[in-house]
Amino acid sequence: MPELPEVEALRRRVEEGALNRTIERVDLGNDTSHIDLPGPDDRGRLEGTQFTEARRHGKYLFAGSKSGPWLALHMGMAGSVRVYDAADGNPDYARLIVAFEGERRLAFRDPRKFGWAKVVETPEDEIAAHDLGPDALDLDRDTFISRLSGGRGAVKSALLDQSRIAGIGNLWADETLYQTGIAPDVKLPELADGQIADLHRAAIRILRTVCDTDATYSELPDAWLIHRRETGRACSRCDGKIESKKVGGRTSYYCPDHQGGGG
DNA sequence: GACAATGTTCGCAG
DNA sequence: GCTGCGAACATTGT
Repeated sequence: MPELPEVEALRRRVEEGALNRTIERVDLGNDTSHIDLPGPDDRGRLEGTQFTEARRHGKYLFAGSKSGPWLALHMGMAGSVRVYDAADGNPDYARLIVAFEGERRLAFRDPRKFGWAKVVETPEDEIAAHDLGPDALDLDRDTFISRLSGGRGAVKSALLDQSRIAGIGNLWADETLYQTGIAPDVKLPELADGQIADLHRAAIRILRTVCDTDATYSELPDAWLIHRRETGRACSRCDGKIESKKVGGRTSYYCPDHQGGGG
């Protein structure tokens, strides 16, 4: 469940249960074919060290300490992290298992094998290697506007572009557009500065709200699009009905009645 | 069996 | 060289 708020929830799990414990071993889990995972040498580098910090940038998660090295994780489409005790047994689809001294374990799970794990020197190096823009939650209004401006494509594609802004994915891009009243396929040049400012306000509010629930969708307001991502459902903001279309290769749910400009 | 899935990356066309 | 698409990646669930 891996957009910014979902990864932030995972970061907190790591922070709460896996810091300041000496790493005894790092092992591969089950069925690790076709997944990019650290080799024996890199896994060995983590042994004897402790994670003293868990960081997140966009959808990327990092655990490590000032002196490094760091474990970098990307969840792909369905990855997650679990902190547990050895007696509980390893979770399903565990691909990499960090065993701390004592019983505590941290597993990187990835059922659909689109994620990866690697050992890196610093989070900054990895952020630069992927050409990530600033984290969405760190953006002030003017920076958001400048990073989202420029280009000719659809506004939704720009929101999803991790090199512009890191962290927004398909679900929360749709939610932001729905709550701002802008159709996903409106082209950037058609947007007024005021509309981009509206997107900023909505995106920050939405991402913070989802983070506050630890990405528990059932706790989010009933009126949100997240609860009605299905064609034909009633719009919560007007008399329209939800429709879907592909924008930027991704299925996009929106209300053609109150989201104007191209839907 | 067909299709879609919350993401990233690659190749190609413009 | 840059930008914008579409397809591909591997697997699960409906």
